[in-house]
Amino acid sequence: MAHWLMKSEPDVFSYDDLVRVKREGWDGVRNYQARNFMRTMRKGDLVIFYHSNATPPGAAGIARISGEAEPDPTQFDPKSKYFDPKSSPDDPRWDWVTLAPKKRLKFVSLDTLRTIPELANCQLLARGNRLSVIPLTDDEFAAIVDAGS
DNA sequence: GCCAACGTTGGC
DNA sequence: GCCAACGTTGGC
Repeated sequence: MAHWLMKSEPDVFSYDDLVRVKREGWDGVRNYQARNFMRTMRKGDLVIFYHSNATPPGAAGIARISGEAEPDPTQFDPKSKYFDPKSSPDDPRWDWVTLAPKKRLKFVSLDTLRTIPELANCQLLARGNRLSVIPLTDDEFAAIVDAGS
């Protein structure tokens, strides 16, 4: 089983929102590297749900992949902010995965994440990191869960 | 294929 | 609101 970290802006969609709706298609990913990671996700993979652009930013909970990659419908919707005129249903460019809540964490702020030795090489903490879907090693995942338990 | 311009992300 | 970092676009 693989582990991941996925970012969401809590003003738009928070971990509490995921708990409330129970399942959510992860729409709006428009970055090829992030898309390619999502395509390798398998049902049951666990995900650190990270709040970005927040005060403070940090890890809010654990989610589970409940649906594997399939075309993100928002790319075909001209009214969506994620509409991509260059994509077509015959040859979809963007995928989403479906997430379900697994377990809330005691919030682990970015400041705290930076102090965790296991995360020293984690892409999340790399300078200039902007990737919204990040693979985690088993150790990295476990260290974040420990910090939030 | 290069690279400048531009848009977006995300911490602060 | 600012700004550094980075991805994408488009002219050449």
